[in-house]
Amino acid sequence: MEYNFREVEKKWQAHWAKNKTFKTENNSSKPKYYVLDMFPYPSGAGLHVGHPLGYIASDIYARYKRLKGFNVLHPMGYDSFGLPAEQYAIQTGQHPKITTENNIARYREQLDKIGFSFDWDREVRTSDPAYYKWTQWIFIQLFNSWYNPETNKAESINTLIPKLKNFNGLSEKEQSDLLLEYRLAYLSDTMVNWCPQLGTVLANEEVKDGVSERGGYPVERKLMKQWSLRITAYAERLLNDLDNIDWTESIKEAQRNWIGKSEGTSIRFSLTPNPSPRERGTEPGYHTANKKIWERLKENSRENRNNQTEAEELLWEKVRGSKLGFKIRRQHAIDQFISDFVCLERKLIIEVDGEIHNFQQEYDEGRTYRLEEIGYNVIRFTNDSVKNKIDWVCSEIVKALQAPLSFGEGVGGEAFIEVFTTRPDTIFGVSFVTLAPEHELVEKITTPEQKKVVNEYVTFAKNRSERERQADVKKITGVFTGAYAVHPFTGKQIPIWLGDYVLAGYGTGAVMAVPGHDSRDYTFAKHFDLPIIEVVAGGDLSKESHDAKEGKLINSDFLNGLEVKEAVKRAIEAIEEKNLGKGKTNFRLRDAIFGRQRYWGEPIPVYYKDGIPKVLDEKELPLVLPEVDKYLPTETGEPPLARAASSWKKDGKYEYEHSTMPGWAGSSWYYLRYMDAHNDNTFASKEAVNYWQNVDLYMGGSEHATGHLLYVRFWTKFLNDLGLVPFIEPAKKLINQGMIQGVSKFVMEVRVQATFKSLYDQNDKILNVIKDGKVVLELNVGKLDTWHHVFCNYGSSLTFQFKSEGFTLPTVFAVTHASAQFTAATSIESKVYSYHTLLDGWLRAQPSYRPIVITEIPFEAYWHYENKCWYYFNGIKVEDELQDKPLWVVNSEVEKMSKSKLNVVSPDDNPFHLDNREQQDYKYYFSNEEYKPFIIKGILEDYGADALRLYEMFLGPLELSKPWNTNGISGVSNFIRKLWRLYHCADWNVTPLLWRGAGGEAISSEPATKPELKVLHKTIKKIVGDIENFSFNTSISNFMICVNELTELKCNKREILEPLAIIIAPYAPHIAEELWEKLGHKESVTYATFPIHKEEYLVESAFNYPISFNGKTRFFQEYDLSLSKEDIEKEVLGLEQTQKYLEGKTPKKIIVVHNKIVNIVV
RNA sequence: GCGGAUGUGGCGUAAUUGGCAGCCGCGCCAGACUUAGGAUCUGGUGCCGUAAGGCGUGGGGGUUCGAGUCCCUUCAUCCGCACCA
Repeated sequence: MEYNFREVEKKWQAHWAKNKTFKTENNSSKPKYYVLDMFPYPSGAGLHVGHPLGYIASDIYARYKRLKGFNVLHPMGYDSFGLPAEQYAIQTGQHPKITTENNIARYREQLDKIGFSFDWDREVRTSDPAYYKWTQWIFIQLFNSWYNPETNKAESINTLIPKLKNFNGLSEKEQSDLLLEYRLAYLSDTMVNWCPQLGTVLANEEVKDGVSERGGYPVERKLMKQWSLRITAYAERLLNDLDNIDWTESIKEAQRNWIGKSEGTSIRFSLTPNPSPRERGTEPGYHTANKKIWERLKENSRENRNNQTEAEELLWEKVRGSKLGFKIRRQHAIDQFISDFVCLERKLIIEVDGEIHNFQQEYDEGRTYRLEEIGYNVIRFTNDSVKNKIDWVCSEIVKALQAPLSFGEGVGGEAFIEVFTTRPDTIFGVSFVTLAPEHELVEKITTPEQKKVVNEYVTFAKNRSERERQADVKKITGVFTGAYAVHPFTGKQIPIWLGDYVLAGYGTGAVMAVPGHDSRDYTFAKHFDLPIIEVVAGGDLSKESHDAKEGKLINSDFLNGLEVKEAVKRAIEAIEEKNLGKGKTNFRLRDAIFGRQRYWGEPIPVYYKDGIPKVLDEKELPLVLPEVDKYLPTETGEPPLARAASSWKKDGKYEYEHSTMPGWAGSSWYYLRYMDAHNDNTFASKEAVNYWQNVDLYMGGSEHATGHLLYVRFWTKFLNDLGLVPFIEPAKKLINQGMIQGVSKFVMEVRVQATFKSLYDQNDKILNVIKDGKVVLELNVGKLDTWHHVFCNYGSSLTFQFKSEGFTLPTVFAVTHASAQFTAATSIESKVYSYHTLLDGWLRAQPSYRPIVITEIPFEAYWHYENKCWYYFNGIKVEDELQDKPLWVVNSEVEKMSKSKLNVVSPDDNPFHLDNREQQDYKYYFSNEEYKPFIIKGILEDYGADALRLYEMFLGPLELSKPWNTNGISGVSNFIRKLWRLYHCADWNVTPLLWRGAGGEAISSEPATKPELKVLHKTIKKIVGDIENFSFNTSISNFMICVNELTELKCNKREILEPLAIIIAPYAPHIAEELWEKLGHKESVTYATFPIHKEEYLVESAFNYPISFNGKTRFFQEYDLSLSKEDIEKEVLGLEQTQKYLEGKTPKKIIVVHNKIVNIVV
């Protein structure tokens, strides 16, 4: 009787569910072990074969630990808030809750089919009010806490208030605003990543290359009032504690990168008063006229001075010289105009208008605009005012003189620019300072002359999207502000520039530019022709900057001759001595924005009273998500929660917060809830938390490195600070399972191909075929009828170019198109995938279907001239009439499995339902054939859950990503059958062919033989080693070896088969359970005890030594292990074969390694 | 650019401390059987060579009696971060 996996698996799955076989004990004297899987988000697409990889591995481990006598917590739950369900709700109006529940039901059904040993009594869902009550509660704790830098932990906000000066003197609003600056959950105006298409803000890690990770919509920077969590307070601890956890290096490194600690120095650069033009070595300051028309202006000016109006004379007497405290000139030429009175120092122009000016108001406006543009303030008085109210006019002038300049005020004096640098040693190499365009000092320091260009540049930089900015990193833009800073050591003046290579969000938004030793400063300096000073020897600055942190300092005053390391130290000392700045640490990590303008998330437990945000009382939790009529933002752009009934108000009066929490809120603490899933009084009881402690093994994908895995660490540390959990890290060990990738097939329409026709014999001419910029093929154009393969992916471009120069195309070829491009079937990518689905589904539904058919259709090629075309399809050259119809080629690529890529392989049967549009397409593509829904067979139906489990593990190392292919699954399937036979073959003498008929009592109670025991114990030893190292792939091969060897030995002894069933149970639980029952046990194999291997069965008395000469193995010789090295050496030398390989020479040296090898050096 | 990882047969992969390179499986080849299958069983299968033998762990170099493994260098692929001062 062959093994019927369908019956057996169904039987045991039902049994386990009914008997709650995998219940976790609450109070146990057993040691505990906590195995956690990444919180899944059940999507409508269901489970694909990539999902269970990690679950299978952790399930094997959990089952193994149970057999080893541990009380194992191995729970499962769902991250059930999320965007896809909401988007579906927007489209259909169906409540996201219903979608979510349907998805969960399907997900659960699929999980159950794979035979996981989860304790379903502890299932949690983030969208369950009983769960999110505590998510909200934790938020309230965050709101009520601040980070005390002295104790270096979070504390109640009440401990902060006494430290704040004059707190009680502030109004309630002021108090609230002040405290928000300290709270760990706070409301502030923040630059957010706003995604208009999704209608929500996104976290930094949800944005990839300037577009949203989900959907790929553009994202812009926007200032918004938002809830944030002060994760930056924990930056240092999040970084340091990484050293003490057993996580993969790649995850830890990703987190270190993301936190981005850099140690350096802040340095203040004071600003010069704008140097006088003479100091600058340019024109005198009072030469403010437009030089081109200066001669004419000079004439006019002199004439005007001699023809002063009465009013002008009167005013001149009051203001001449420095009577009002500032020097005032009259009839002075500025730009192309002559102004009546001007104070150059204060950039003030005073005009006295007679009647005539009424007629030229428009002209005056233009003139004023121009003068203001170059930084002047223009005030006007009428002749009447001057004559009648001269005192008032003078006081107005004084007021204007004393007012701060519209631009350029603040120059010198107290103002300074603070920069952050990690290379204080290069301070003498500073030749300019660059500010981010958004820097707050820009307005203040820009000189009037530069005002215009600076304004333009700032606007340009602001409107440039983040994406453009990232895309043209190469493009160097910047502008001079006209202002100068003072070098803190040399006292020299160094220009201040703006450049968008400086990021406003990092450090101080200002850098001291050291073009000699920083590549970014270098390109900037080269581009704008700024001086480059070499201060660290060892580079060639004519070509590139010398960024390396090694070499001796030169041109650096007191740092000269020091090595970089020394110089850094010395420079920091000097900077601190002069009180110019101090050592400082910067982090790249930003606070986590916590609000989302979506419906399907946890409501933030906050209400507003007189504009002051207040958190709810614990008694009022949970704040349940209200019903809304539509899941869209309101017309005024308010989040969907604003659509809630007007009664949805705190005490019927106060508005609740309308944002909801982001997806990661609920998943940041779910591992704690599993410990005590039904507790209504606290998020998890003290006893439970103390018993279970943190997760022993966390299995999850590396894609969460900078998101979930950082937040969950942050929340754990926070809860630890509050004394709510006794550990500082959520998981001791973390393993990243690799990704099972999908093979996406692309259907491309070959629209245009290069069309060649050789007019002459051109055997000597070589045509280069260039794919994506690289020459992939050189074709001899005289032999174009010889086929050459050019594999081409979707999106690739092919061009053809002649290798020899001076070769003109038309003379040799009739060329209709000089280049060929392979384009997608339509311009819409999804359509391409959709066609692929059709084709794939159709092929799979064919009786003769083999997976290989689809994956191995290569792009082959197509060319045509005159009325014919040729192409290769499955290696066969096809000649055809040239048609209007497009030619389709199928190409495949390995990428992440995802619904959007339609490359999902489901573990169970997966019916394909096409929408109406797709059904029409189906008709078109398959010659009007009526559409029949087709079912794609899943592995589970074809081979069973045990085979799926074994195969996914057998595929390779757990952490490696690999494309899904089913080519090898028959191997594990055969293995399962062989295993079954081992327990069922009554008569080993029957030929294998007659085997199926054999039955009866196959298991013998005779004592096992020595070789049988050896096989068993060798296997136990290896399996234990493999499991402990999470090397599941090798353990499967060890099982195969074991079964092969026992079959060879015709072993049917209970003494062997019973332990074997136990050790294989974690991997293939269904068949193990069945075999266990066959062995006469009533209770599940889950409660058996894992056997311990006995070394005594493995001891060998002899070893077959490889005898090698100069490291090359020549032959083998068995020696007793009791033989000493000297004895073996003697024996080996006495061998006939040894003499043969020595060829009469005397061995120089003989190395004998006990139980390993003999090496003879000749 | 910086950081991390990986390169081994036709394919997925294996190799305790540096000690027989290629375990296990797929595929392939040959044979057996007939129920003609999505079988099963037996044998073979790194490459070159009839063989003896030689060559082989991305390339080059080094340490060593001995290197897939250690060191240096270089190339390729994948992932993460990225004008982060």
